[in-house]
Amino acid sequence: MARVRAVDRRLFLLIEIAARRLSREADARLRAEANVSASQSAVLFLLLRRGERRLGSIGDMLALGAPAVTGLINRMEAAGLVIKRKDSSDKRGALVDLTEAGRRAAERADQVLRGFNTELDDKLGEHDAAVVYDALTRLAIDRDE
Amino acid sequence: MARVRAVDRRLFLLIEIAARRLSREADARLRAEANVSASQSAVLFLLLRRGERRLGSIGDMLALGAPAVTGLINRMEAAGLVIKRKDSSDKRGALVDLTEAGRRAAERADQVLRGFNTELDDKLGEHDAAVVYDALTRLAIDRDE
DNA sequence: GTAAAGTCTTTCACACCCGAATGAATCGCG
DNA sequence: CGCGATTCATTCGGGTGTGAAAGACTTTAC
Repeated sequence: MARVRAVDRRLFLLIEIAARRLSREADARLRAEANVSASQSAVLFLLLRRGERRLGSIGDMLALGAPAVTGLINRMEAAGLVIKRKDSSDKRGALVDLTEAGRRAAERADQVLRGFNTELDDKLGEHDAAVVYDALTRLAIDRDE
Repeated sequence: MARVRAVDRRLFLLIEIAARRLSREADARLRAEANVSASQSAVLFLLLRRGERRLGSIGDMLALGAPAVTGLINRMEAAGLVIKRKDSSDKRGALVDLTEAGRRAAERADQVLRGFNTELDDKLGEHDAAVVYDALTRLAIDRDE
């Protein structure tokens, strides 16, 4: 059912395929056990650890464009996970923070993803997991930071 | 503008972010220089190297669900890149093959992605690139193959 | 002080992906 | 042979992403 090598030896295409498979699996678990999507969980973790933030800041950290963040946050607000309020010091912007329900969902999602990532680490082994983590970080970082 | 480490040390989230950044860059180059999307180019390469295939086979190789393949192929057919014909030996299925325009687009896209992947390999170094390639292959392969 | 430039978010139109349900054709077992 | 299970593709509804353009606000520069 899965022949990854079949396509091509090109790293970029492989990353796409791997990301798609992992996302599908993670998303299914997160929806079943924490009632949130994979994209939503990334936002929840960010807010849980760093506190309320502007929409643009969320986009920077997750590598999402502004329209993607707007939509994602709107759906999360409708689901009661976050609240959005005007930034009184800069009326262009809006600040997003967790609701109490959002905090609980973040903690459930954290359990789920912690388990999932442990499985991935086990599958790769300590050395490879470290190399992959470091390599993807280098690839993901903007050249002009 | 890019703080990858900021989010979390979880491998899954990092792969998502890296894939998003790389996709955006690759897609922009492919659209500019070969007039195809990144998703379309994956199909073009597959057909170029392996010849005509069923829709389901394309989905298996690229880790796409059936509805995704239907939509992708329909858009590619409308763009004149592929043709779809009924499989005479099994009338449930359809076979997809490149048109002449599709073959030319595949070759242009190959040039673009070859350059892009070379950049990625250079950024990672030979050893890390090999480890990442192998590790992602293991992650992407189904457990029950 | 005000005009121009820049920043932040939203809206728009669209590509792309999913799970679930559906329809069509084939397979396989009795 | 025949009918139930399976397989292949599509449709449906909806989440998630993009670039381009617009609107609101702030900053900068004169």
